[in-house]
Amino acid sequence: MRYTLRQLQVFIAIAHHQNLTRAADELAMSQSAASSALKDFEHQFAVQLFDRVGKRLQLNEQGRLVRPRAEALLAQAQDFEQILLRHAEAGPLNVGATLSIGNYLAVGLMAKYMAEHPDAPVRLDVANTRQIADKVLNYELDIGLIEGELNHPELEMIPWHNDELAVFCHPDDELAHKQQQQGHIDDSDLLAARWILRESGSGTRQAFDRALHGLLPDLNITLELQHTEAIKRAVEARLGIGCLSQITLTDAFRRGSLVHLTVPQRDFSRQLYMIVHRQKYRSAGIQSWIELCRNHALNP
Amino acid sequence: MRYTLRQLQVFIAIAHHQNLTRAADELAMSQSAASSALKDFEHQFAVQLFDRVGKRLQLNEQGRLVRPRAEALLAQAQDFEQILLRHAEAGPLNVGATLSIGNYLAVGLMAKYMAEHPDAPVRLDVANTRQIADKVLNYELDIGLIEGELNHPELEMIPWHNDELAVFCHPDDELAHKQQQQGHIDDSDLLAARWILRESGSGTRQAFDRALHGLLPDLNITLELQHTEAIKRAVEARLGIGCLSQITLTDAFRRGSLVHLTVPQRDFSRQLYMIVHRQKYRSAGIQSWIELCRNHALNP
DNA sequence: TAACTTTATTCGGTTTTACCGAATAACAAC
DNA sequence: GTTGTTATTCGGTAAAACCGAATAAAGTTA
Repeated sequence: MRYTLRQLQVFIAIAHHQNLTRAADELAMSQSAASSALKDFEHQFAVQLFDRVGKRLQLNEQGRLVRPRAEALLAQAQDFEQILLRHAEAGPLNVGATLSIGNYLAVGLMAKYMAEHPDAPVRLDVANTRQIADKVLNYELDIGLIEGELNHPELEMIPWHNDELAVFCHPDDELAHKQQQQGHIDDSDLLAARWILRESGSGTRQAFDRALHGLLPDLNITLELQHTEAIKRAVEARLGIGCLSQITLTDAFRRGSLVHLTVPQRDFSRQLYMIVHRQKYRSAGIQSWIELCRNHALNP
Repeated sequence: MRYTLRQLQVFIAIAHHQNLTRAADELAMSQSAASSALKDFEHQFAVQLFDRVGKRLQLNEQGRLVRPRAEALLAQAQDFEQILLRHAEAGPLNVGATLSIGNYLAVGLMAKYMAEHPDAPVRLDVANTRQIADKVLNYELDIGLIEGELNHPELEMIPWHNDELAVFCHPDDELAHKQQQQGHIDDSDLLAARWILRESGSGTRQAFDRALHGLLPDLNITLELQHTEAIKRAVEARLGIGCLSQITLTDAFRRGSLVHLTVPQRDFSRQLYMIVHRQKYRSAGIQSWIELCRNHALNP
C-alpha cells in the first residue's frame, strides 16, 4: 500500500483536464509537483497511464481502463472524509438537469434534499440533455435529470417520473371555447393552428414531434423559442398555441391565464430519467437523492 | 485529501487486533510509527476512534461507526492495486467453510475458481458455523459457506445450495434388506436403530434434529463423533446407522460400501448459505466467486 | 521563417513527513 | 515489590512532497 490518495487525486485531475497545468492549478500545487506525483504513481505500478504525444497528455488504453475505478475509489475516500470530518451523513452533491426539469421539478427536489441534509451543499447545473450526459460521463456531475431517451453503455438510466406534455392556448382563443363545449379538440384543429414551440433538439420538442407523427409535415410552426417562459408569454399574447410539459403550466392553468386543450387521439406522455455513471461510487448523498426522486414521483 | 491509505491500513490493523503492537508487527513497522500514524489520523479529523482505557486501545462508538467504511475503502484500494499491478482481474480470496462443505463441495468450487483466475491465491479456512460468522464479521474472511440458519443484522445470507441429509447403514444390516424389499423404511425403524451422529452444535446435527422432531427424545444415540469420515467408518464397522449430508456419501453409495435408507415421512432437506458482510466491498474476485457458486448450484 | 506562448519535464534546494530505536509511563499479573 | 506488557513520547534520520527556476518540445502568431 505505497500509493497515496493524493496521487490518485492528481491522476484523476489530469485525466479530467487532459492537461497537467490546469490540474495542478485545481489542486493548488505547482506543475512540477503534479508532474512528479504522476510519475511516481505510474512508476509504482510500472504502467503508463498517459501517452505523451507532443506536449499533450493523452489518456491511453490502460488509463481509460483504470479511470472509473480510480474515480470510484476517490469518491469513496472523499465520502469517508466527509463523514469523519463533519459528522455529516452526506457530502456535496452535483446535480444536472434540463431546462424544464431544472426550473420546475428540480427546485422542489432540492428543497426536500436540503431539508434532510442541512449541511450538504448542493449544486444544480442546468444544460441540455447531451451536455448533461457528457458531464455525468466525465464525472463532473453526480447525477443527471433528463427528458429524452439516451443510449450509452456507461450510463445507467433510472426511470423516475411520468411527464405529460400539454397543448394550451389563450382563454379567448376559439379553441378554448371548443374545448369547453365538447371537452376536447381534434387533429384538424392542430393542423389549423399556428404553433409556438421549443427549438428542435430540445427534449420537449422531441416528445412533441413523436406525439404528432403523421401531422408533422403539414403543421404551421410560427415561432421557435428556447425558453418555456417565453413560449408561455407568446401564447398569452395570442401569437398562437403552444405545447409544453404539464409541470411548467400548472400555475398558469390554475390562474386561468392559459387553457389546457385535450387531444384524445394523441399520446403526449413521456418518461423522465435519472442518469448515473454505471461505475460511479454511490455515496450516501447520491443514494439518498435517488430514493428521494423515487418517492417524489409517487407523491409530487 | 490529506490522509493516506497507509493511515487507514494502520487504523484497521489496530481495530482488528485491538492491540497496537501486534498491528505494527503485521504491517512490519515499529510501535512508535504505528502510534504516531494513528495519532495523525485521529488528529486530522479531530476525532477519537479509540478509548484509551489503561494501556488498552478499545474501539469506541465513533470508531465502530467508521470501521465498516474504512474496511470497504481499503479493500477497494487493494483491489485497485491488484488490477494495476498484476494486470489481474482478481486479487487474493479468503473463503471459510464448515467441515462438511469444506471437504466436499468447496474443493470443486475452488478448482473452478482457480481455473478462471490462475494468478489469484485462494485460502480455505475450515471451522464451524459460528467461528466462520465471527471471522466474516471481523473482516478476516471475504466469504463464508455455512450450513445452519443464522441471524445477524450485519450479515447478508445468500441461499446457494439445496442439500439433503441421508440416513444410511451397512449393506448387511437388516434395514438394508427392508429398504431393498419395500423401497423405504419407517419411523419405527428409526426408533429401533442405534444411531451414530455428529455432535450437537454442528450444522448437520441441527438439521438432523429438526428432521426427526417428535421422535428425538426416544432415539437411541450410541455414539457422537466430530468428523464425518469417522462416522462413516463406524457405520461400516456395523456399530449402528448414521445420518450425514448426501454430498459426503455419494462415493460410498456408488461403491456399495454403505446403503442409503429413505424415510418418506421425514424432510431431510436443508439450505446451504453463503454469508458476506453487508458493508463489505465486493471486489471482482468476490463477485466472481458468488456467481460461480450460483452456477455450481444449478449444475454441480 | 521567426518570435512568442503554452506545456510537460528536470533539477537543486527546502520543508514536511514517515519511520526507527530508545526511553518512558501506565497498567496488569505474580 | 517484581516482572512483563503496552502505548506513548522524544531525538534523530532517511525519504517524500513540494516549490521555483530552468529547460526542451510543440503549437501559435506575426
